[in-house]
Amino acid sequence: MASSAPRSADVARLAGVSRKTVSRVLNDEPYVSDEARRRVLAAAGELGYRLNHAARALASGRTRSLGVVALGTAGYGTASLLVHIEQAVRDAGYALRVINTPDGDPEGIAGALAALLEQGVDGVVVSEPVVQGEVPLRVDVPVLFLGAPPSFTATRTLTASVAAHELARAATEHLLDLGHHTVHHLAGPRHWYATKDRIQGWQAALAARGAHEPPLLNGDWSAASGYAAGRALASDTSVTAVFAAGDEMAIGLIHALREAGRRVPEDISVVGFDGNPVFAYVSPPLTTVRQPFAAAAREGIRLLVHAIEKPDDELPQADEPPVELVVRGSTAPPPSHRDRLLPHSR
Amino acid sequence: MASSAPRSADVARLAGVSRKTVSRVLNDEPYVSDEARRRVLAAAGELGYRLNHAARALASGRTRSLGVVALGTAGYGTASLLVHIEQAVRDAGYALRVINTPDGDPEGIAGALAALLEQGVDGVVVSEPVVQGEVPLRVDVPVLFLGAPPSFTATRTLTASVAAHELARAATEHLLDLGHHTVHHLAGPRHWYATKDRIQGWQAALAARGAHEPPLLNGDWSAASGYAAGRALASDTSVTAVFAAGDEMAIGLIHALREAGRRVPEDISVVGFDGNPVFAYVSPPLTTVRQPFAAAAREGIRLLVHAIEKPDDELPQADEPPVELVVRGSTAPPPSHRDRLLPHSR
DNA sequence: CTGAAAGCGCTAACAG
DNA sequence: CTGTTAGCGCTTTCAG
Repeated sequence: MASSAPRSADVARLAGVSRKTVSRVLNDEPYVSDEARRRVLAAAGELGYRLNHAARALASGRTRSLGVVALGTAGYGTASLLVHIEQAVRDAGYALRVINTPDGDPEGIAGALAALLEQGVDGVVVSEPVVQGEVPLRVDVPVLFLGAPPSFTATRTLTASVAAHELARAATEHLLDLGHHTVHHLAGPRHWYATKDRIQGWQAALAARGAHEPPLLNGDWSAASGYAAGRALASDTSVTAVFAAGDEMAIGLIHALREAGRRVPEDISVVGFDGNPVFAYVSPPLTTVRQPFAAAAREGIRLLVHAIEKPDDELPQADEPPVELVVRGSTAPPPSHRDRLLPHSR
Repeated sequence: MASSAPRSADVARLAGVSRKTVSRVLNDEPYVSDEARRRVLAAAGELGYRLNHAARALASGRTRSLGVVALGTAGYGTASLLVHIEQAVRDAGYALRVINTPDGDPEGIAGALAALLEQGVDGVVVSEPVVQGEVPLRVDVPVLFLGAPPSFTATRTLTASVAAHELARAATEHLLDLGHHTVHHLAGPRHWYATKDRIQGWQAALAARGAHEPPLLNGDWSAASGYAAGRALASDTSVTAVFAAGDEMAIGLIHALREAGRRVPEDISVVGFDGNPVFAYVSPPLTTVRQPFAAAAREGIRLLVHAIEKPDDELPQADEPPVELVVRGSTAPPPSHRDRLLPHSR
């Protein structure tokens, strides 16, 4: 009949030590005899003692929690990122608080940050930042932006790369290497940093080869928006290659193109972005670039935890995440290029 | 130069009231004059006051946080559920703590629960429960199981339906209605409750029509596992209809079938499970059943919050989530059935 | 409707 | 290596 949850005083009594010694053991502090440590651990186990995080936070001023401002979509990209962030946070010995912000709400992320700060977190990661003006907000903990320049004034703002620029560039170059004269780009919503990065990577690849930069196509990450873009594009036979900023948009795009009678990859090549493994099993299997979600989350959290625990140290060097192009069946040389290899070509 | 964060005493001083009155205003308690309320709010705003949740939790014994034990996969189903849980939790005025448990770890969910309890939560939701023995664990807060019978001994264990049984049944009946003599089932990992529910719904539909129950096919939710099952199945021409327990498995299955020269839906019909909208844009567009993630999360959180805030009340009635079949292009009548309608048939 | 006093369970600082 | 003394910032009594 447990009357109520055991407290550190109960553990101390049973172990025959002071409360402070219990505290030391529980926090892995030095200067505790092995004997005392052993007795405390045994007593805690016996009582089923569970430390009260609220009391610890109040007394120490540190919560051992991290907050993440995420995106509230079930898309493969955002979901993957969240999963890997959670794992990295847990591995670092922190608890995780999550708040989603619906896309398109410019005030959203500021509000989410404020809520997280009030709930009590030692640091925050903004998972998929959108573009917005400087938000006036007193933020006294380090904030990590995954894949975007900082737009808040915080004690310490950090940024970890998600390699979007390099990946977009690799995707575009793959198409150029195949012989396409230029590559169209189906972009995401303009106010996302993820969109900007990909556009810039695409532009850089085009510029490096002296290729003409065609007008941008616009989507919203959904397959439906890719489909719409595809319908608009299908009649333009000069288009031979498209780099879509997301796998799902690529899938919608291909569907529209084929409905309109254009073959993929024979007439038009399409490359996606993200690396969702399911799209290896559609026709044609989607060529894409794999986002380094795990590496980005791990590196980012490492930076954040460092900034929290050793605020005066130099920040450690962040490893650049790997760039991985996954070539499958949705890309091929352009028709003109192929004709040259056939017998009936002039 | 803010020396340090303002406290409720600072607000009280500025508003010319006691700390208790500030507390009353912040907690929406009655018996505060409108005048006092207004002054407190103004003072809080002016100072940029942020309530300290740790102190509140320590003093009140309530954290206003809910914990969720989730699954750590980026699949559409689990990700959707998490997104909707987060929203429901936020709408209910609670903060959310998340811990993922890698699939297949039987101790995982017990450990996650213990960690959540230590971090401080007023209730827990176990999002995608797996089958396991009774876990001995002192859990003194209500626990909600989404789509599974309770397997922990908690003060109060709740269950909210995700309608998996009904959806599986609807998927199977759709195939039977089309004229298929029986329906094969590609199931998920056996230790998931989600797998069990779907199997039972499928069996119920078969039994109700007196259809023969073929042996189960096994997958692990991934498209790759669906592909493997499809290769094994392709040579058996007696198979005309398959209900897959997940959209991605269905996609892999269809891919293997087509590679082996079997047409979908002409030779074999396939229905998926989940309702990921992207699969409306593949060939053939996938017939599937839509899981009521939003409704299940909303109802479940409502139950959980009720159990926390009014522990002595009767639990409110849970609405049954809707059953939605999405018929697209991957299902059709079986070959035998179709022949009967053609001119050259006898 | 309002306030004063007394902790919630832990860690910080300091002294042994 | 160990213990003592004070709080952390809020909410809870219970009196006005």
